[in-house]
Amino acid sequence: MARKLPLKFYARDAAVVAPELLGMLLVHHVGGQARVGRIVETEAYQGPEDQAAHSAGGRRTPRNEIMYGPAGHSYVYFVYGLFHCVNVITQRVGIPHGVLIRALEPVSNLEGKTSGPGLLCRAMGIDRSHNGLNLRGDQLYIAHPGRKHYRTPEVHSTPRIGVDYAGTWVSMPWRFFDTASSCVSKAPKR
DNA sequence: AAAATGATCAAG
DNA sequence: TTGATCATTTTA
Repeated sequence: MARKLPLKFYARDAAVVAPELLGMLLVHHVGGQARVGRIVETEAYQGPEDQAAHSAGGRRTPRNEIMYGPAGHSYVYFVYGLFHCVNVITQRVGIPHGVLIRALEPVSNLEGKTSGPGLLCRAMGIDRSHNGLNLRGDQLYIAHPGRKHYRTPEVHSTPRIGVDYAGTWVSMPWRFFDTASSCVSKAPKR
C-alpha cells in the first residue's frame, strides 16, 4: 500500500515540504531487510538566503554539492565527529533547499533510539555512502503509508535546533513535529 | 556545563 | 597545512 512520493512532491520550497513529510515513511533496504520509520520531526533549510543552511550565501563545497542538484535526492553529512544526519533535497536544480529528518517512530526492523537526527541515522544504518541517492529508487526512499495506515500528524512548529550562529534566521519557525508522537527529540534548553 | 571525536572548510 | 567550527548526544 505504501507508495513512493513523486518528484512533484519534492519540487517545492523546503518550508512547504517539511511539514508534509510528517507521517510519511522513511525506508532503507539493508541486508535483505527493510528498515522503516514514520517521520515525526523535520527542519527546513532554504539557502542561499537562509543563514542557517549549509548553502548559506550560495556556499557550494564538495560536502553540500548535492543540495544544488535535483529534488528528491538524499543529502547525508557527518557532524561533530560522531553522527550522520540525513536530509531530503527539495526545490529545483540550482536552488539549494533541504529538509533535515530529525526523528522517527519505529515501524519495522529498527533497533535503538530514533528521536534525534544522529540517532535515527544510526538505527537506520545511514551514512555518507548513502549521500546523493534518488529517493524514488529501491534502496532508500520515502513513501506515503497508504490510506489505511496513514495517521494525520498534529503539526506544530518552533525555531530550529542547534543553529545559534544563524543571526536573525535563528528565530524562523522551520522545525516541524507531530505533537502526538512520543518519539520527537527533546529540544535542548537555551 | 562540558566532553567525545573527526570531517570539513577557509585562511595562510 | 592548520586551526576553528560543527543542522549532536550523553553524562554529570
